[in-house]
Amino acid sequence: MSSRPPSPFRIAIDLVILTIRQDRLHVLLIERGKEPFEGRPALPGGFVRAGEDLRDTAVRELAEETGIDGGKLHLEQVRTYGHPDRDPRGRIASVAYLAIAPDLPIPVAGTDAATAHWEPVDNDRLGRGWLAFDHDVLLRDAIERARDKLEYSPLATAFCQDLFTISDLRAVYEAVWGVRLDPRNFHRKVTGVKDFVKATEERRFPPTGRPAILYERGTASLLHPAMLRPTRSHDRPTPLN
Amino acid sequence: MSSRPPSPFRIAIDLVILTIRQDRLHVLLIERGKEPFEGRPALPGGFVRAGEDLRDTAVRELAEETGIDGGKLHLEQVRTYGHPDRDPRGRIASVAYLAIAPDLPIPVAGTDAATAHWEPVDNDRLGRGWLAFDHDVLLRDAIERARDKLEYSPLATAFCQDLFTISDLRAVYEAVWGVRLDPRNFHRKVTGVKDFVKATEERRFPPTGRPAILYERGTASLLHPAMLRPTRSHDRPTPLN
DNA sequence: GCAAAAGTGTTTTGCTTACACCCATGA
DNA sequence: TCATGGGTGTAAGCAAAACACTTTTGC
Repeated sequence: MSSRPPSPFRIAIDLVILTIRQDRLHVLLIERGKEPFEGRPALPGGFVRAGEDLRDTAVRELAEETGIDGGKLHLEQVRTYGHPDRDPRGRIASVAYLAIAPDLPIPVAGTDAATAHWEPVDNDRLGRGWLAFDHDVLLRDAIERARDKLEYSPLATAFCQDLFTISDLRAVYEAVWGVRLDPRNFHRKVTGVKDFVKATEERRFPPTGRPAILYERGTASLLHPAMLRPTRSHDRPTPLN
Repeated sequence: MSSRPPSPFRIAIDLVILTIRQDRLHVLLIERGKEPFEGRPALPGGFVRAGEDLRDTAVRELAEETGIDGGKLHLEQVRTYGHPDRDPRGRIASVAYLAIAPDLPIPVAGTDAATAHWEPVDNDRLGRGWLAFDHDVLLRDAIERARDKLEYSPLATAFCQDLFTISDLRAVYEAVWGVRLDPRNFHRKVTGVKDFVKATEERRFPPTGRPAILYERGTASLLHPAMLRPTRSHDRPTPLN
């Protein structure tokens, strides 16, 4: 029946590693050291090897690029990009993975990653030939996934240290959504979601002001009720900046 | 730097084609005609050819298996499955696509598809070695995607003919979510969502009872407000049957 | 008129927003 | 005491759930 033969592929895993630094969303980029797109910023990634599961490749690349133990942080597949012309080196499909990291004192020094660095996500630059290959699209899709998941999953805590304040968590939502949220309503909302966060005995003392209770991650995998975004569409949320 | 070579792959597109028949969710399955898994039910699919985009493969397979013009119906990528042992024939990654079709008078006769048939989705059989390869997992993930998207997108209208009643639409939600919904609240909810459906001058006359207004698809790509599922988790929605 | 499906009105309840207000600390 | 960030109380608005009720057809 099927007349023409299957195309042989190589499969790359590309990583969208996000974190929050100075209250802004950042992505880990590398500068490409060789053609194609030499000198251009790109997402870190690499090819799937024989016998290796896709996720294992993602974990390995994460370790190579950032020194992070990928087993410990949030890592999820986003989608696959397979346009025949997307890579001039040949037929290469890329599976994008989204990784979320707290603002670690990262030894951003790996084997391949002499040039790895955190770059603030600039919504304007995004999507107009900023990154190599089709990585603009990969980045946009991954960020959109993160934005959605903040609503109904405890993903936001993956951006935080093991102990965090409600304000820390609010900074995550504000940075990823790019909106400003009412601290008082946010506080009550978060603490009202079943098993989202769990209070500890610890406190954090700000330079000035009342000390904040430190929380740890709760056991919920879905949030009830959800942390809905300030009305998407026709009502425009307060822009940040 | 990178020591070991990339693994060579073939990439298959597998289709989860869903429709509603007699108020139940059905999926299009084929019976495998050769090893591996000969005689077992499986999702229709095929390999990506040289120069072919992933989506183009999906559209081509859709036409071959069902005779449907894939350009016209809802088609979206779900995710990619690439475990090294998932296919005994070698290193094959599979990209799953979700297709939604109205209950067409389908000439389910294609080249490869002598054995294609609609099968009701049985939540119990799902996930316990029902389908060939890892297709149980593909099917489960695709259905979960469809369930989610009913909430915030007009996906449900893709299950309907060009003209449909609010009851038709409700039957879609009930079949996909597996719950029973209050017809009166559902009616007001749907007609209250901006640009979800648009009333026409047409009417449909049931065997008995008041005639129903026929609607067509609206222009909305996101629903405001969303059609939220009867409280997920701790509160259990009324099961169907 | 009766049965059956379509569609409307009304009440209660619960989440969200807006914002006034209190709390705990450093300087 | 003041400034500052943390946290609570409260009332208005909106949407959902429950359900009584009206409308429009075939027989």
